[in-house]
Amino acid sequence: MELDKGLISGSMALLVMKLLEDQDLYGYQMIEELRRRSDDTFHLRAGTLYPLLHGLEEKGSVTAYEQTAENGKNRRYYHLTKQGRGVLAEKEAAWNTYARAVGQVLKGGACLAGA
Amino acid sequence: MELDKGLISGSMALLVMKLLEDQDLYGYQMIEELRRRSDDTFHLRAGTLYPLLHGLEEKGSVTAYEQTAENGKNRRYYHLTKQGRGVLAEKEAAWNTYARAVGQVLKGGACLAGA
DNA sequence: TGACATATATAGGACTCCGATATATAATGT
DNA sequence: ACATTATATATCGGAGTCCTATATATGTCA
Repeated sequence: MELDKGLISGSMALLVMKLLEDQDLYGYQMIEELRRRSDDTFHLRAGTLYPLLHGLEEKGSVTAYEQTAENGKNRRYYHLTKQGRGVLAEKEAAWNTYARAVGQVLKGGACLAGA
Repeated sequence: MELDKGLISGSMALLVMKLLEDQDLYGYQMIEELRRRSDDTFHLRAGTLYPLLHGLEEKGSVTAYEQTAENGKNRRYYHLTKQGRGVLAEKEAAWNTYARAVGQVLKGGACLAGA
């Protein structure tokens, strides 16, 4: 099945923030973690992720800090702020509303005359 | 709750085609019908719908025909073609896949170590 | 040494959707 | 009679989102 990328447009921020709910992660980690959690459905691209993270940082939803991993390499970790958690909660609620509404339309409302 | 329009980006074509599955409709009717079926969640704009319909027509997913209603007014009705029904089926399957995957991520995969 | 994975980043472009605007007719209000 | 609102179709410009392509640097494996 062809991947219709437009379908989930706008929900990348939601998904990324959700990943950061439990723990701080660096960019590359998020790409892999999202792929794993979605059973290989979401293939978040680096060219999408990094500008997205920079945007979230500007808005104050995440903060970034450099940290040296065990192997001595610098990784840029991202942390979900308290404000970011509020945004995440809103986005989750919005997603649920929309997903429910789409489901309702797809279920086939039929009976146009009922209006 | 603020309407995060980006969330359902790309699914407008799916929703509109779904409306045409049961019966031919004209543009304005689709706007109202979608609003009704989604319990007032989706407010499809005229500036979104008409270009979308023209695009679907170009691709051969719908055909259009003028028809005079009982009140003597000309309405531009749209009909979902056989090819369009195929596209609709694919889009529905894609939506279900993505909605399921988002749900899985939101459920909280946690356990990063499992990777 | 050359290919590939890890890791971060930007630029340019495609696509989707919205707001504004235009046009025309019908219904409704005052 | 005149104004407003609803019906109905249509286009344009712009904002936002995401992708591809590209750049850079390191590490690993053959």
